[in-house]
Amino acid sequence: MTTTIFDVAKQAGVSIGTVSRVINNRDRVSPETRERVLKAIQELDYHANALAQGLANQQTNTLGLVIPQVNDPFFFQIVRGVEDAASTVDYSLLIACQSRPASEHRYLDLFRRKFVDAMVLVAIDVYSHELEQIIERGVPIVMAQQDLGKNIPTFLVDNYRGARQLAEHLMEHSYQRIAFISGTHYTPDSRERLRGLRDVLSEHGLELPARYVVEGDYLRGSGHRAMQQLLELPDRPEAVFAANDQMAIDAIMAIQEAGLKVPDDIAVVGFDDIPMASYLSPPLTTVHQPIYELGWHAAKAALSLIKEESKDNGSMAAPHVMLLPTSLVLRRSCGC
Amino acid sequence: MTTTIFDVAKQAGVSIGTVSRVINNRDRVSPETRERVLKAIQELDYHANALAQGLANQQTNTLGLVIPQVNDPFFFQIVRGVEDAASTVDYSLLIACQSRPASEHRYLDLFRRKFVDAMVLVAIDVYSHELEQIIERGVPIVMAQQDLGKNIPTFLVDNYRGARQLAEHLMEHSYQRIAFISGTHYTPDSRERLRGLRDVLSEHGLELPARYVVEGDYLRGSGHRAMQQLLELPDRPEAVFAANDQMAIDAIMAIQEAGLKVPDDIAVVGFDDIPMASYLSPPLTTVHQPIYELGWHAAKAALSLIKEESKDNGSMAAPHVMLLPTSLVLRRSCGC
DNA sequence: TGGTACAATGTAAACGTTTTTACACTATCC
DNA sequence: GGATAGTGTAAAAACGTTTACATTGTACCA
Repeated sequence: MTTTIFDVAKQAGVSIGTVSRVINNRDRVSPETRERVLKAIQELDYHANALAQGLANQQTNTLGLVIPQVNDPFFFQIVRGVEDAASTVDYSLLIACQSRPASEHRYLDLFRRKFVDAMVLVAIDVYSHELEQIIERGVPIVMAQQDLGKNIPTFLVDNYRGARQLAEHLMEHSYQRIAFISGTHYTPDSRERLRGLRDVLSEHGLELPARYVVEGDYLRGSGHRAMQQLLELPDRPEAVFAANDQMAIDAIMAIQEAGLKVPDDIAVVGFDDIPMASYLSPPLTTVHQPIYELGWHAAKAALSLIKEESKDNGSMAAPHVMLLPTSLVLRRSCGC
Repeated sequence: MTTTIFDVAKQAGVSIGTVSRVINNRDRVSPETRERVLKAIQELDYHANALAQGLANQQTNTLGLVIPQVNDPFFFQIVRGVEDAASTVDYSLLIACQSRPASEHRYLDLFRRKFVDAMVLVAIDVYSHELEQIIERGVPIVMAQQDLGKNIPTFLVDNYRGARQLAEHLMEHSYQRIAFISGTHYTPDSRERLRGLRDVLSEHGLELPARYVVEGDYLRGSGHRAMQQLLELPDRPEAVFAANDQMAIDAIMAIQEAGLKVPDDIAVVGFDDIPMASYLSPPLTTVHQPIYELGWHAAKAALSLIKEESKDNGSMAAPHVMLLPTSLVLRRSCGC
């Protein structure tokens, strides 16, 4: 049996109410009593039962975090960011992996039953009825890495500006024929990156013909196939913008296998800045995504929404999509 | 106000005791009543409050997991393994990052206060008084990736056998002069890997002279320095075994910068099988660590200890250190 | 027909907090 | 010297479950 507030009260010769007041610095307690209670707490090595506190307070000081079950080192960074933010205000983290697609049911039920004070959902692509219920019940929700277009605070990496930065840099190298290896076509990330490239090109009076846009799937292998396709073109591109580093790496391999040189014959750039990028030969020019920061800010936002919620603030219009800035990482594969 | 067991009871026209019995399949309940209760639960969209359940049951169906704050993709794999294992028995995960060294206090207090049913500690290197208290209180603890030498179930990757496998393979290539780039010298991992190499060498009548063992620190950069040192030797090694992939990569770069070829002039092998390893030129031969499995088994063990605990089992001696097998990943850097 | 056995359900006491309410005691004022 | 205000503390009512125990109802048997 663990020691409870009753034990402390008995030891200090006061009532449990007083002990509680001392612990939470609530009402006035005389210095002598406070002293006695603190001494008892120390002697008995008392630690308040968080379950009971949660029950009484209707607040658990716990943040729910959902991450996709994908094996992507990115997500670990997000977890770190979220955890760091949470721990600054003594919040803890309840984590659920989205094991199968469409298993939202499982973690939403979990979070509801365990009464997390707020939730951070990473890369969730469905807006379920359950989610709506939870929002209505007043539990703050923040999304990251995926925009559902709902009225939910959402933190995203600014793919469009990131792509523009990179494209602008390619312009500085004066490349004319630039190709794009896309991710799966329906993903917003890939589309935004393509849009960034396209806009910059057209601002420079260049265009992006359809044969220069090849669809990949973000995964290993697809960049290789896409690049082979590009190499077969009569007017093969001078530079290739891959929608992620993985495919950029593939592309470089395909180019080198074809007996050509990167960046001398064809420049290649990627997106993500995965650890591997700096080790390639040539090292890959890419766009760094602020993943840790994404987690940090999403968590901070969720936590501040908890406070506002309990203050029952008037609902002033607040920004609902926040784009985090990327940064350009210049290495050698672009021709630098 | 969320719906409680009272609401369900009223709606179904029964007492809360009966509702609880239906939910938990406890005692006998007549089919008709059960039906009515289930209907009420569905109509009201009732979800039991896990805090209250935890308080009443003295059990939270929650597993505490501590991971180091290091930015290592490895740890995400462990988290996945643990989460998968936990979710098979409907356990959820409370995660704490070890933000600063010596912050055990924080997460142990957290887990104690939130009453996790068991804990998995990853790469924890101190055995604190608090930890001992928790163990005494009967909360099962399992460790992973670090052996404290205490009487605690511990899951490790079998560094010794992994190193031996790799060393045996180098023997097949008939290398005679083999060097070792160690990690920080006091880490058991590095020592075990060195021991594996040394043992295999001596079994083949070879020795490992002191000048062939250079200390690194596992981090980027140190392998480069170590390799330069080795290259300056009058009888430079034919093969280099780096204590991790990161340093192996460094070593390859140093060799190539010196105008030599891998594996023709010097073979290089690593340990870890990080994603990057397969992308190097030449692709790195290394030892794959079963990280996901490590998390999975550690969690399974912790969960089964919970059950035994509640059964109040007699304490029969059980294995306390479990070594998970590595696997050799042959690529080209070893000369294959 | 009265007693027993048993199945089905209701009741109330835990579980360990917080918080509201009430009360006792001082000090202060006319 | 009694009303008044201000402190410090105790007591009790939440919070939402589970579960041991009590109660009811029914069937069976002597």
